[in-house]
Amino acid sequence: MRTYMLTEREQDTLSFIAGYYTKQRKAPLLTEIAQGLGIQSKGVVHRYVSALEDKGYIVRNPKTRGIELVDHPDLDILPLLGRIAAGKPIEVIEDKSQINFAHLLGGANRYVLEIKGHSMIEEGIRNGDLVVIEHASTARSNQIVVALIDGEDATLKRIQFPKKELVRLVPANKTMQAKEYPAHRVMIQGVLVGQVRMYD
Amino acid sequence: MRTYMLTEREQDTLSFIAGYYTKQRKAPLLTEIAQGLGIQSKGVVHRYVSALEDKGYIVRNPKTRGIELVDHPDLDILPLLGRIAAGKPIEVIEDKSQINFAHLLGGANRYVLEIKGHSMIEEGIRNGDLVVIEHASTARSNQIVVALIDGEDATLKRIQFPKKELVRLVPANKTMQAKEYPAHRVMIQGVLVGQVRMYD
DNA sequence: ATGTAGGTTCTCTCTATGTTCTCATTCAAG
DNA sequence: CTTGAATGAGAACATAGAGAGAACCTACAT
Repeated sequence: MRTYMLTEREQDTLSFIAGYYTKQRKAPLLTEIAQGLGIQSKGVVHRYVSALEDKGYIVRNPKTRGIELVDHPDLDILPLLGRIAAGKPIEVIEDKSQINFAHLLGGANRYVLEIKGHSMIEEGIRNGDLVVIEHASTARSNQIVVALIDGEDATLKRIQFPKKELVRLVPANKTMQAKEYPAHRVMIQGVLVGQVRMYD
Repeated sequence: MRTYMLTEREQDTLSFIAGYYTKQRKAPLLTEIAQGLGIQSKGVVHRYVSALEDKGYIVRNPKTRGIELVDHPDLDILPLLGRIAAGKPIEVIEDKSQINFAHLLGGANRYVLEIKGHSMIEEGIRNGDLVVIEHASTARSNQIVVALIDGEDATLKRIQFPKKELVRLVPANKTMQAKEYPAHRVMIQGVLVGQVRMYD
């Protein structure tokens, strides 16, 4: 069904092109792709590039460095280029890592909640952020969980177990207090596994 | 009447394929299925896979990794259940939205950087977070950008244009100072469009 | 006009993977 | 006991994926 499926080496080729493009600000030559992928023959690379064009991931102009990336619904991998720190050059990561966020965050027992309010602000979780929750009824101490208190109030807090049969829920906001409850009043609904924020 | 009942091993095979899909985001090889089920012969696996196809649980392309689950529940998509706020029940969102983070964050001219350090801590961007950058050479005031100063130091900062030909880069950390530069010394490399954090 | 760089089009090859068989073993139903 | 279904091993074959490299085309600089 999905004719847009890429073979392994086609994927590699696409990743290399994307990485090269973001780093060098221009499209690579066939021979550069070949070198990047460890292929000797530019004819082989040409075949991959043609396949990517057929499948709609790139378009080509009939000239050197004529490859252009196209937004494609199945283009879901991003190159992980490096690490960035204040005042230092970007530290380039050697192995051509790729990131697929759907893969990273997805899963059968997970769902997404949108954060309202500022109770976790000091954890870097802000109003409007999306958090990925994995269904769970138990948690380890210091995990951040969705907890239901007395079957009514759901809240996202860091959880601790100071004593047997006692649960402490800790917000990450100086203006708010941690609260403790008998264990039977607190039901864990899920555990925080990821967080996503979009910027305009 | 054709039976859609699965034998035990057919069931095992289907489970393995589904599980493999969830984890690897691609179809398994026959030999991988064989290994997963403790079977020596890929011919046997082929028989199970063919049975699953006959019974309508999968379809196959005549290619390697050509198995596709029929009920194609795109595993990349997570349900957006609602909003959560401190001390209030989860506010259920009516139009049960679905989120595909790869599509939300992906794009042809984007790449990922890993954050080192704490210069954006007050924006909720922390050490170890992944940020998605869209390639750009200009930015609007107050956007967060990857900026290169004097062609050397790359840094992630909020950008402002206090005066013509003047650029101010503002960290989000009280212990650090905003700095101003003549516009020609600052090259914008990209604009922050997303941020992702993983929790254990 | 000639050389060079880069892109295009071929054919040939090798291997991993998928397909199609036959045969063997076990077990439950009749 | 016989039968048939479910399961497994493995041989033999077919084909897709992948790579090498030759030959050719085109643009362009000298």
